[in-house]
Amino acid sequence: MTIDEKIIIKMQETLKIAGDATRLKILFALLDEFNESGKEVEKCVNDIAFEVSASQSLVSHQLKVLKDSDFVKSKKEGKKIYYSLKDEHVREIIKITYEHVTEEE
Amino acid sequence: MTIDEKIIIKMQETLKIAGDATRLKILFALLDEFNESGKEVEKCVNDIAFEVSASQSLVSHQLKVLKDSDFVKSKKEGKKIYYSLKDEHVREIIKITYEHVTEEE
DNA sequence: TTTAAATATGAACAATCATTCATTTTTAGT
DNA sequence: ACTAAAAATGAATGATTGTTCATATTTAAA
Repeated sequence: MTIDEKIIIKMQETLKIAGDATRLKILFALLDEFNESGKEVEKCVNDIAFEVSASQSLVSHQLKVLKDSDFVKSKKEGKKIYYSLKDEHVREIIKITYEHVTEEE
Repeated sequence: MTIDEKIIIKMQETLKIAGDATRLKILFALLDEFNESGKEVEKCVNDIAFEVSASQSLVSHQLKVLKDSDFVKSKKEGKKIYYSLKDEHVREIIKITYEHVTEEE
């Protein structure tokens, strides 16, 4: 095999992070393609928690996971912390997986 | 959120399957983009096991997982069973994740 | 300097899952 | 029929991880 072990590990980490229902819901909540505007979506923890029907604690935990793995970034503003998607690859991975599971055959 | 829960679950399953180092190695072994020819790659269990440096049992277990989740298909020929990638989406998911982790910034 | 809002943190638990080992099934050759 | 090759199976185990609960931190307002 010509693929470096380190690349495999990185890919595995990335895909494993995305492979969780709670985290996917959070990512969808931040995904602009599924919102009216084409603008970047920024949401605070509580709003995300409400939107994905999960506890504040769980969402906070998972946002940390998503941030550590560069899926999202955060911006502090007063008491609130706004999260948004970090880069284009995240959108692509989600979009293609979405197509993968929604296309009938 | 406008996304159906069932789609989330399907996406989660797909991504979780891909998020494992052994399975990724197997998929890479079957990925034609990284071989000389542009032809479809078909390999039997033992050859895959040797190539990814894993036991026959482990590879067989994981090939079952990959087959159940429609990542690969198989073809029987005599004593051997040849595995290959199932569809284009698998290639795309792997390719984009590969780009994601190899692009420096 | 209390009080409340927003978020993060850490421990604990249950459940999932990757891997190994031993064994079994299937097929082909002798 | 016997033997060997190729692959699958199932039980067992150890490690990882998603979730909850209770608590801590940070910030702003009163």
